[in-house]
Amino acid sequence: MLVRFLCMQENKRATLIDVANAAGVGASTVSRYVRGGKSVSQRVAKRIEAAIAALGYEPNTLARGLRVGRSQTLGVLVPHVNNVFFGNALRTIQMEAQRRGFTVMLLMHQEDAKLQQEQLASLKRSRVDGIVLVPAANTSAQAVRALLEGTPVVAFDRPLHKTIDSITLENLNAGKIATEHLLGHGHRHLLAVTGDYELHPLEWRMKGFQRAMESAGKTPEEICLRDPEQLSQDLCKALQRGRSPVTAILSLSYSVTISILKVLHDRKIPLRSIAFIGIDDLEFASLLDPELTTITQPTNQLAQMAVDQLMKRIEGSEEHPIRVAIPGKLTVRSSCGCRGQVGMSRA
Amino acid sequence: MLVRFLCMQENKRATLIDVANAAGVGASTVSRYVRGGKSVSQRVAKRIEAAIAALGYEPNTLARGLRVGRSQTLGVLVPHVNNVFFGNALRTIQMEAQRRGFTVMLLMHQEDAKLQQEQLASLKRSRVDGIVLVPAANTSAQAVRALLEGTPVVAFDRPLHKTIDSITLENLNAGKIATEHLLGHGHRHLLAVTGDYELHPLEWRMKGFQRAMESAGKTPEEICLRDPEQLSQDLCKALQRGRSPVTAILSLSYSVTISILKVLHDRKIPLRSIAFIGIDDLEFASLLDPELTTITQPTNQLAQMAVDQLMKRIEGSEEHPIRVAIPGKLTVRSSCGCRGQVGMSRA
DNA sequence: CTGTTAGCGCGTTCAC
DNA sequence: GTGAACGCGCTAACAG
Repeated sequence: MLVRFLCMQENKRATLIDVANAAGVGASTVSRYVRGGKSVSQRVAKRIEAAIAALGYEPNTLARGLRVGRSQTLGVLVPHVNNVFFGNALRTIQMEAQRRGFTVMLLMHQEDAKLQQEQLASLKRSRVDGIVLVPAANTSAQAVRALLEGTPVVAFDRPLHKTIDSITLENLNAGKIATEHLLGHGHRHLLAVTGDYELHPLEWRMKGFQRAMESAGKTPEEICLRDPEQLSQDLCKALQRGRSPVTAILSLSYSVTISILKVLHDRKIPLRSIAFIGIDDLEFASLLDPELTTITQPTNQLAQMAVDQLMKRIEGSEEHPIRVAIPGKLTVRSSCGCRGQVGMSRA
Repeated sequence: MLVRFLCMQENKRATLIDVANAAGVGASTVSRYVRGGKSVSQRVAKRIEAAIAALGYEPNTLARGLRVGRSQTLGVLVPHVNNVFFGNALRTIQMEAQRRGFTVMLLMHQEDAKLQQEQLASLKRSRVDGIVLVPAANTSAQAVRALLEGTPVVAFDRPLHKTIDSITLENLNAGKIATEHLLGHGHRHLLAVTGDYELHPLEWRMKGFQRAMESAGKTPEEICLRDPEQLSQDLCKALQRGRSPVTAILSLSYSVTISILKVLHDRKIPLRSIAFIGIDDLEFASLLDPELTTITQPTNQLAQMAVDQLMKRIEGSEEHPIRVAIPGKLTVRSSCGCRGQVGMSRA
């Protein structure tokens, strides 16, 4: 009662000084105690503890941040959170950050480079200590570097620039192993479908496809998802042409897979009639018939490494920029043809 | 060059005072200018603008927050971001917040009430101006209220307490219209499947199911998803029993739907053999065969209202707590039996 | 319209 | 082991 009266007259939040007064000690003593139970006598500790509880004191992170020049906050800027990969990555990033005493400020740029710049500026104003960035399509690495001068950044999922740490999937390899797997099933005419945006991962996955095809002495075919209608036509043409139609499809990303499935569904082309592998896992991959074979990203590992590396930079490590690429895992289900006679009727 | 020398000796970030000096004006003038182009002469404005550009000045929101007692930050605490609903809601919340000059601090509690308390405390320490909370299962409303004393909160998706604003789906109604639709197709034995957690929305959706069934003079049957194995057995028993088996299923949530689909798939029970409606939309609802009929939430509207209401509270509105519930929309596809003879062979 | 100054809540010297 | 005082960058009062 008394303490409440002493400092809460205006119903304002209790401050460190309120606690100090209530406990009958100096401010810095409370400060030391709050930050880590070091160098405080037992008796005083008890009194401080009591005062904190009585006042409902919560340290003011803003004030601390201003004082020490560190907000203990990480900025996370992603295109969106509407797929398993980003969703899970976000979860891991947030938890890893929290484990280290950091909170996460989340922004999305919707694949829009201009909006991305604004979001980055916003993060700078918030004085985040570091940023996990999934660069938008058509990002100018130079513009980002200029804006972020002085703030540690790690590029996630998509590399950005030689001077910036990046943590990504081994994209070329992903394209390669998927293609090789399909080739292993005896298919001769494979089609790779890529997305609308010019994204580094898509390009390298495509390169993996091309190399694997060339190594096997086959001609790589590819189409690009511009609008759904176009995709629908292109796809049908490839699948239903008279001479040596395509019998196996490699989808280069999550959203492309969704689009392809939609086309097949709309056109009533049974998934069973072709071999299919998608890069990026889907939540419902094993709910389809046949179950979808995918290349799964080691999402948690990627996210963890991103946070790790970012922390190193925040601590001030001046080492050379790193460029980590982790291999994806071929998750074999049925759509590739491994179970049943998927797509082999015409192979 | 000169300005750089004047204030950037130590390569530290430019401050408002640096800008003031460089522009040859007072600090408060810069402050006024930065905050909104009010009351500054043209000449001075130009000089300030130049100085800001030359120094790469970015206002320090921590300092501003400390000074004005407002961080311009919203806390968002959700169970996770792994479904369309929360993902989309998050997007809208972030954009709406941004539109009003707020940034979003994102935390997840994984449906764990204890973790939730820690996260809330963390948000308080960050001095967020308001919180959008999706309360975890088994949340003690009292504990939350005690902790959040003084911080505006709006409960999202799940109500929390009479004294706290809530924005939710009209859950009872959702259960009712789904059930009535199924009944309208002539089904007599319906089964509602609910989730593991004791969640307000699930309970009311179930109530809607029960009432609709009773109004129709039918006996409601229900099972609860505890572990997948149990669900698998219960489901099969209901679907395959000799006397009057269940011919239509109502799933009460996103995760329940996923589980049911998995069971059906594993047991090779064709989705086509039963009528099905799921509350909550799925990204791949129209990729399944037959396409899934669902009750879709007006996600964006809900999110928008949540932010709106939160802003009102932040502005200081002392009005009575509101309890908004928006009706869901029955999105008719095929699995309910509206196209083709889904599930009616045994109805 | 503009400049000066006090202090938001905290951490960090430095004396004691 | 402890307390007093200064300043982090900014805004809100004032005075001019």
